[in-house]
Amino acid sequence: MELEDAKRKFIESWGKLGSEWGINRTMAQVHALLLISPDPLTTEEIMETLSISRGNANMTLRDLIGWGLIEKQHKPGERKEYFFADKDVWNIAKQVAKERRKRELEPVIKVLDELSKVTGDANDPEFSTFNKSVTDINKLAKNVDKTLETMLGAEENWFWGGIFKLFK
Amino acid sequence: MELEDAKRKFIESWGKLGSEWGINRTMAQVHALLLISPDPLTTEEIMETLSISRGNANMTLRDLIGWGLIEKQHKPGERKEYFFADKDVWNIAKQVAKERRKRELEPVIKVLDELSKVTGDANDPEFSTFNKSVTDINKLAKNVDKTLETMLGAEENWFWGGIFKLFK
DNA sequence: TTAAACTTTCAAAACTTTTTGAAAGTTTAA
DNA sequence: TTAAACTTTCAAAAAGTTTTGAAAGTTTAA
Repeated sequence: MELEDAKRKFIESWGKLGSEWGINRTMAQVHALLLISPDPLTTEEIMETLSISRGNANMTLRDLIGWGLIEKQHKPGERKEYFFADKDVWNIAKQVAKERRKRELEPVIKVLDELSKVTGDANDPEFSTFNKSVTDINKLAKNVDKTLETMLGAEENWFWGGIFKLFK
Repeated sequence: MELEDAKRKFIESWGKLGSEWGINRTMAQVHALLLISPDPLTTEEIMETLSISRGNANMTLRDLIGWGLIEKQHKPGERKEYFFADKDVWNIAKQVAKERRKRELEPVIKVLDELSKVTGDANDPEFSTFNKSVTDINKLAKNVDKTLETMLGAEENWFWGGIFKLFK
């Protein structure tokens, strides 16, 4: 396969994966493009390469900055803004996990805590089934939360190294 | 909060979480409803409770069965089909992880393997940046895959217990 | 068989999300 | 100041996804 085809395929696949994970396609594609660019790119170049509008490019770049996945760069003597992606895969994974934890897991735990407090007659199957499911899910969510916290705080090498071999 | 309100809130929150994670809202809501129902429900009851159409209920129930999250049950002497959800939170998590691994991770690894094979001039920054990102992501994806495989094959209690305390 | 009871399908409609692009806003250099 | 170079906004349009509901299909009991 030619390099140019391979790049196109990478951008396309990354976009598809993104949309399956609740990240919009364009955002994932712009990220992919910057990941494989040796040099920072301008809005203009991104619009051109991916055939997207100025408005879309601008919004997407802002979102990616919000996710902590890309940064702006200024070249001395130039007015234009350049964008580049952090290329460290471990940082990317950490950043995404951190954001999703904050945006999705935390609000869910808040609701579950509230629902866990609902009281009722332990002999009423309606209540006891509800209560068991809610408290179980709450425990799971909190366990996931703690686990993420630990992993995010830990240093990189445990992941690439063999920690997971421990429970083979 | 009243039990009935709490149930409604649970269904609504579960639906919202689902849609953030690429699972459609109705599917997550039907699942939530069955999770907190002490007894199996008919299509009719589900349609009624969630105010959804017959077609929608039918498709959604089929999808949930495909995900391995609910099952059909037949009551002796009755024509109707009843549906119930596995209430074991660990099973649910395992099932979802297993399906997403199959549906999303595996195809991505396939593409990455293909893209890793692309050859080029190591002195060309275009090539070497592409190659580094692709091979790094491929390594990450494979590491996640292996980790999931291990976790899915392992027994439940390591999760609730303290395995993760190991790398605090 | 038949017909009642139930389930499935699918094209069209409703809804949601994303994208566009022109206009407004901002910054900079002279 | 001014105007050129650039960025941001946002309402409307397009694209994508989900839902509806009526019609077709299936199963069962008699």
